Amino acid sequence: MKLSSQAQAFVLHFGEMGSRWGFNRTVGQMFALLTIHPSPLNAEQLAQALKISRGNVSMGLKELQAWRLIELHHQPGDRKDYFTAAGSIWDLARTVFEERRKRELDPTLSLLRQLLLNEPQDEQEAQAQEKIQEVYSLLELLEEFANTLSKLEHDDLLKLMKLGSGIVKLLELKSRLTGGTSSSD
Amino acid sequence: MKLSSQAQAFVLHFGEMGSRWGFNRTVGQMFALLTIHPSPLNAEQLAQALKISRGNVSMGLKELQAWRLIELHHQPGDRKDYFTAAGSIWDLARTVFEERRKRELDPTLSLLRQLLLNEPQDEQEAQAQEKIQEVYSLLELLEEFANTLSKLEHDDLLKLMKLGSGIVKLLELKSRLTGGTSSSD
DNA sequence: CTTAAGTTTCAGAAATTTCTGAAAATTGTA
DNA sequence: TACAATTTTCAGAAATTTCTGAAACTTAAG
Repeated sequence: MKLSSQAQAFVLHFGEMGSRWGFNRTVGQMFALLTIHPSPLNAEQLAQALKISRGNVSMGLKELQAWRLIELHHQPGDRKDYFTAAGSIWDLARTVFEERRKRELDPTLSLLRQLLLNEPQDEQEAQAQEKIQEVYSLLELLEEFANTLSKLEHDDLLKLMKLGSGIVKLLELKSRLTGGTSSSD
Repeated sequence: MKLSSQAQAFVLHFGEMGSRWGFNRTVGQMFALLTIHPSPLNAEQLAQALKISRGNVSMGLKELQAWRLIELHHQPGDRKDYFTAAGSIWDLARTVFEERRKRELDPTLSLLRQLLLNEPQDEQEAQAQEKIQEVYSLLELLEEFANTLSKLEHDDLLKLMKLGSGIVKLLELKSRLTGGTSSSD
């Protein structure tokens, strides 16, 4: 388990960025290592390569499994658990996207829904309620859009992402064909 | 500065979620409060409403300014600085989206670009390089797509987000008109 | 220049998160 | 069943982040 300086830099960077992506340094490093390494690795190898404790590796693997980012393999005649990144880079990105949507959007939507059930007691509360409603509508729309993107076939997603400013033309085309000139959906 | 229990819950929740959105608890709370409160607030009022120190408020305001999420106002005959959330809820969401793209994507793109300049020295490095290239291509595409979305007019963005599964039909329509049946852009 | 109102800074305290390592639990094999 | 290999747990240590509050700084006005 010697890492090339390439791999080293890649792994360390994912450790640094980890916190911005929702996990801690060592979890980020473990994920990066499992992603660039061509073959499955066991806990011992991860601990050794990243110079962290065995216990920490165990907790990190648990978290990566909760994110559904890694999968377990077994080598014949070896009782150790071996892990690889789960699927292609695209699969991984999709999974991170979905997990983050869940963690960043859902709890807020759920709270706001709750708050909107209350009847406002005075003018001030009515105004606050209005703002809350605005935030709620926006987040709900975001959530639905994120869902739509998640469900797209790889090909379609790729096409969409490559459209660039072509998107505007396509949207115009659509309203011309289906919706008159001005009204929205 | 008495908060209704509505407002209270809203503010506290944004504090909790803050860390998932890239800022700390008190910054999240300050942002939430400036968002639901109908009029501009000064540092003293924020400190008092959130029960945090004056110094902490000052640092929080600095950070919210760095995110371009709040703006400064002055009341005639009052030397204090007053703040409000910058723009509509949609403006705010757009800004958060852009800032996060910058912070979460750009540093990684920049590092990977760097790594791809090196000539691989052996088979193992060549393989790693390939993986890095895959990650890079994906993130670059993501970045461009995020850029496209950022630049869309509010109306167009809304239309796009409301399309739902209509997106697939639109993409089909497009290939039928411009690109034969299978080829991508 | 002086003063008072207001803001920012920053060293250290407090809170929170992450990490270690030894002990406990689990698992496969004989 | 016993046992050895492996994984998991978790209490406390270490590291990191956040927060406080007093001092330093800035600014407007007399």
